[in-house]
Amino acid sequence: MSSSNSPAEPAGAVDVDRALMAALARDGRASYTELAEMVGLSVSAVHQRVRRLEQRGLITGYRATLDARQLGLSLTAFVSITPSDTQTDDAPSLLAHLDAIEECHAVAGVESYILKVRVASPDALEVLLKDIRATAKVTTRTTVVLSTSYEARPPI
Amino acid sequence: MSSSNSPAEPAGAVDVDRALMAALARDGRASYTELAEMVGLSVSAVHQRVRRLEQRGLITGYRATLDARQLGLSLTAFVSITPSDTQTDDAPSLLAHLDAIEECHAVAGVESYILKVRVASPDALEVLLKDIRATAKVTTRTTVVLSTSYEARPPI
DNA sequence: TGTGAAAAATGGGGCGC
DNA sequence: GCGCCCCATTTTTCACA
Repeated sequence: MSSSNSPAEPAGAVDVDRALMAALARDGRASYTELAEMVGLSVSAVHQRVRRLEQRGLITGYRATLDARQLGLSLTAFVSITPSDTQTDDAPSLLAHLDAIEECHAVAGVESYILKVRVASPDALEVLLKDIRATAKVTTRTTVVLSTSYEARPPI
Repeated sequence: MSSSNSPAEPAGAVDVDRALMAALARDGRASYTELAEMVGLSVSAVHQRVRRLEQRGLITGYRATLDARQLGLSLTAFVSITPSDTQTDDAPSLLAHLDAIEECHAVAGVESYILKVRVASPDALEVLLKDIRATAKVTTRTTVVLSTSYEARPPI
């Protein structure tokens, strides 16, 4: 009836934990008092549950989200890269030092990796792309983001 | 010498604010006491600065980050979409209700939008893609993520 | 696990400089 | 804009059920 991996747990436990995670994903500074009211448990019960979620690695951390545009990083792009030097295929580690790269995924398809990058200007993008190609021995295909409707919506 | 937009500010102010933002981007629950020690100011000075960063919209919020895999969402993909019905071009709002879509960007290039989606399985991806195509009247091109080297690195 | 209460730390606001 | 004091709130831990 349920897809829980812990059949011994009380019926609503999973739902309570999901509610806590969803609430914290939207407001990482919600107080235990608020969370307790939300789920109808005592403050210490909520505290225990959240600590357990952190220890089990379901909650991996807490982040302040910053406005990239106001930080002067108004240009976002996706860069797909393909190795040109067939010897080396460790682009992620070669590129890790570039702060402009926010994400790096290995992907299936004609290209090997997709990067999400954030820079100040087209000029800065050009410099970054040259740096990427030279550092990782890759060819690049870049898709510039014009506007973002939503970003970083919580998975639950 | 500096690219600050507030020429009247003391020399190091921008750097202090950047340090605070960087610290909070990495640990959104860092206490003002910790932050104060880090930047060498008093707790209340730090408190003022962080409040101002929030009010100015440089810090847009705080989020708990969740382990999508442990939540059963182990398949990530990028979906590029192209309108097939040339009348309607409001895919973002038509698709906003789909929780599996984590990001939605309008992009330059042969396609119109790029979505980042997160689902439980290939089956779920197939269902989602059919839903996207039917809802937004678009064609889709999907790139499946095999592994993620890094994700959500702070911009500073 | 959950509850309740008590101790420790932090948050939030005002005042002088 | 910074530093310090005060008090409400929150976090954290404990014994008990």
